[in-house]
Amino acid sequence: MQQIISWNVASVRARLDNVLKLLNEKNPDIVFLQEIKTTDDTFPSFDFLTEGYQAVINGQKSYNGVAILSKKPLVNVIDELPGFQDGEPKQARFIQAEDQEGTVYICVYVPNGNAPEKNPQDTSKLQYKLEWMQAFNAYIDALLKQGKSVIFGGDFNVIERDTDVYNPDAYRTNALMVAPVRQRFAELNALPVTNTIRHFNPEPHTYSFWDFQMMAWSKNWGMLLDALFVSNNLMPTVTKAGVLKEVRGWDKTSDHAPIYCTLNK
DNA sequence: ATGCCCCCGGTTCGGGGA
Repeated sequence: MQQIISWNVASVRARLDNVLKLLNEKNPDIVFLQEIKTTDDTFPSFDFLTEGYQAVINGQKSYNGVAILSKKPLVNVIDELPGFQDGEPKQARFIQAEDQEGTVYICVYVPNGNAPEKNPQDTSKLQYKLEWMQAFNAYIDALLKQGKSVIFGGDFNVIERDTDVYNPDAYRTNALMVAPVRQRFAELNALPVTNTIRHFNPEPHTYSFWDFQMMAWSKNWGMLLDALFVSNNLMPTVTKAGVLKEVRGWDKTSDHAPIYCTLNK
């Protein structure tokens, strides 16, 4: 039995107590963290070691940042998306590691892509998102063609279907939902991989994010933005997957709920 | 149409999130 959890924590230091509580309650083997919002040297590695988890980190000051926690040893860490020409400063949105059996784990924080509020004409962020997604798809495709077993997940910042959001008409022009973004995500899904969250939770209005604003949580104004994929060779071993919705109700928690999948291997 | 809320860095506000 192996359980993998993915969580956009919106600052790992501000949510440390909640992350530790999640580890204690769910006892996952692997945890993908996004938006840790801290550099490697200020990441609370010791707190996780005390709980029995090693951490591999791709940190960044203030923004972005991803990490993988693991009970078993991880090797061959890659901390940038291969084939993607990043700007300056580099944005920490990708981390990969392998276990000793050669299974590849990838944790991602896909760019949001929305223009800054003060300059709504600026489409450079959307362009960056599209290029990032294209490079990611090409990289996953290459790994699969090498015959790798791959488990990858995180915050994809895509509203894949209208039924993945409380009010789709309010988001038609949003970078979470515009056609080219959905197209890139469709291309990822067309590879021999399965989004276990979708597979085991096909019912509409399954959400993983509720905005801090607008009292979104209490009104269930949510979105499904997070996903956990496995390469199809692993699918026969996956027994369940879903959203740990109750965590969104915890005190001082993230605006995302964790998602999980369980493998019988 | 805008802001709500929340974090970070650095200072009492701006940037970023989605």
